[in-house]
Amino acid sequence: MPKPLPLLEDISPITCDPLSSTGMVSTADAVALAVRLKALGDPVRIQMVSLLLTRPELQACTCDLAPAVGLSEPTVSHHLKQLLTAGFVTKKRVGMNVHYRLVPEAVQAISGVLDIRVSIPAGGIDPPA
Amino acid sequence: MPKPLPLLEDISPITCDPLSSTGMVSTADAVALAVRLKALGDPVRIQMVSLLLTRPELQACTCDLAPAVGLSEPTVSHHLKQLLTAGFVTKKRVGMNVHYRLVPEAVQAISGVLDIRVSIPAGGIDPPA
DNA sequence: CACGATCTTCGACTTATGTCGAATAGGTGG
DNA sequence: CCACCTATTCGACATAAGTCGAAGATCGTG
Repeated sequence: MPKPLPLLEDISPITCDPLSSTGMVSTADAVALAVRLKALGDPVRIQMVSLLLTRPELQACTCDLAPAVGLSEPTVSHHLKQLLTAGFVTKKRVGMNVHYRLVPEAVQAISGVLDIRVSIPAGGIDPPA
Repeated sequence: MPKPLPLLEDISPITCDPLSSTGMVSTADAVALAVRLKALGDPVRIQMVSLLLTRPELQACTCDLAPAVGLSEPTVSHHLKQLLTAGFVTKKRVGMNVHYRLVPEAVQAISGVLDIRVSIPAGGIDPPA
């Protein structure tokens, strides 16, 4: 039985320490990070994030994204919801359209957590000598 | 029908440009990145990576990891294989044990790709004024 | 060689996920 | 108000994924 990943209660950019610093990560932090990584762990969603990054205002509507990724609008809406509930985009109605806007800080925060800078323990671990 | 993510043919740390630089990411790069993010998108695997980071040699065997994450050894083996096929760990037999060793460059590479530094387009996008 | 320890593979099971078409909701404009 | 456009929700479906116990593979030791 797969461990069901919970919905994030806190949608803001993740704020836990880099993986390498705190020794062992807490279970809560592991879940918080995993949920976000899983949300990004799909080619379609990566492409959507990438596309949003090309926009000057970092935003686009569903009807723009659907043809760009070659999928139906319901499917795109589904993916956008994944990104939304993981805190990577925000949504805003503008007339008939819904503008999804990237939250670059959320992506940047993931980069920060994954920015492990291995502390070479007096002798090095990389040189196997 | 879910798009089946392919097995990575190239296990080395990802080498594509940061998401923000190249305009739109290619489909191949999107897949390569998504596969790796998906491999990290599980609390158990995050904890295992975290645990490996606490080890001076960045390595541990299955029998160490299983009790640490509170799962059966087959399950831990399954997760290790996920990390292995995504290039985040290497395996090596040492007597009766199998040492899984973290590949920190692989994690660091993900951090680099996700390190988006939004180019403020002459007027700023963050201040909504 | 036979036994014990470690690890992986193999089913099996349950739940999650990606995808679509059809139906519904929300908004604009004649 | 009605037609139209956009977006989401709803079923439905096929496949992927996490978990375990049992069985098999690999190695070291007596």
